[in-house]
Amino acid sequence: MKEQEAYKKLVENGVRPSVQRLAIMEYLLTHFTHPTVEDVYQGLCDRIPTLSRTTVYNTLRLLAEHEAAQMITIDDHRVCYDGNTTPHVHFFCKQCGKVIDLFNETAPTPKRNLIDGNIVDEVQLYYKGICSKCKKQNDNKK
Amino acid sequence: MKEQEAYKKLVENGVRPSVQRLAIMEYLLTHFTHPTVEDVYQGLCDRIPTLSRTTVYNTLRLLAEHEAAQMITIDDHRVCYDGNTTPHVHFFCKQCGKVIDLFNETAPTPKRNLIDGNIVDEVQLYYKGICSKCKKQNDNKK
DNA sequence: ATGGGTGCAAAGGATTTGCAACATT
DNA sequence: AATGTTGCAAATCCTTTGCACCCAT
Repeated sequence: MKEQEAYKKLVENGVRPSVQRLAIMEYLLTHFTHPTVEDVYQGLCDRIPTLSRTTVYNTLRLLAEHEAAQMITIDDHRVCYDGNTTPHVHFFCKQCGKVIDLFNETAPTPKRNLIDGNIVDEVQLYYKGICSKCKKQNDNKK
Repeated sequence: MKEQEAYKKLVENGVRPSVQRLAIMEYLLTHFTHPTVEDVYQGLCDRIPTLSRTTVYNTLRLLAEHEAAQMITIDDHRVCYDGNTTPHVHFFCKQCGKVIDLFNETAPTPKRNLIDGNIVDEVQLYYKGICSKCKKQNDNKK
């Protein structure tokens, strides 16, 4: 059932299916726990004893690149800081790694500070893509 | 000028000013480059030769906790993954570290995929706070 | 003198890299 | 055979921790 779905999701997104990739994709489709690399590795290393962490790293990144999975960067390791505490949107360039402020975009305010019983006291809206500088550079190379 | 502002921002947010904290706050108020811990350290270690990375770590975290700075987790290190690629909002519990899906919240779609010349192809909306479970536990302890 | 702040050094973890082995077509 | 994929081991890098010192109140 979920195997079928995993297979479909890989192929549809242009990722060649392999035993490891299928297992990892299926793991994501059966665990809605927002697993880390380590979580996925631990969850699968019984079933695939030869599985390596490297493969899990590579595969998850590959899946994210092919939009077969979402990469969530909510964790507060490897962070950067912004002295501007007024709410604004941040843009991350996937090519050069720079973070750019978008002041003209409106960061949404949650309608209430209690959502499904969870207290919300902070909001971060991230847009990601290619920044104008990198875009120009890429265009020039063609 | 910016020294005054840094001082004010510290005091107003309940952070005792010290030489290091003032310098770090001022650095944030004069560099809109979304610096990492290392960036801040490198930017200041000439001016304050005894400055240690530990202090920069501690201070930036402190500033973020006191809302004198924003912590940006847009960087793609230490990530987790989500097999569900339909757009939805993620909630991060600052206490237990769990990530929870909020399907009833609408993640904003940027009005256009070109903003200030930057190509936007991905959106992440993060709410942060205390989840309902932790909230209950905290209430019971009182 | 006491509590808060700082800084060093070490430890701890996570991620990346290079390369060799393997599988698949 | 050629290309793509996997996995090991090492290296690297970032962050945290424990402790001692220092400063200011």
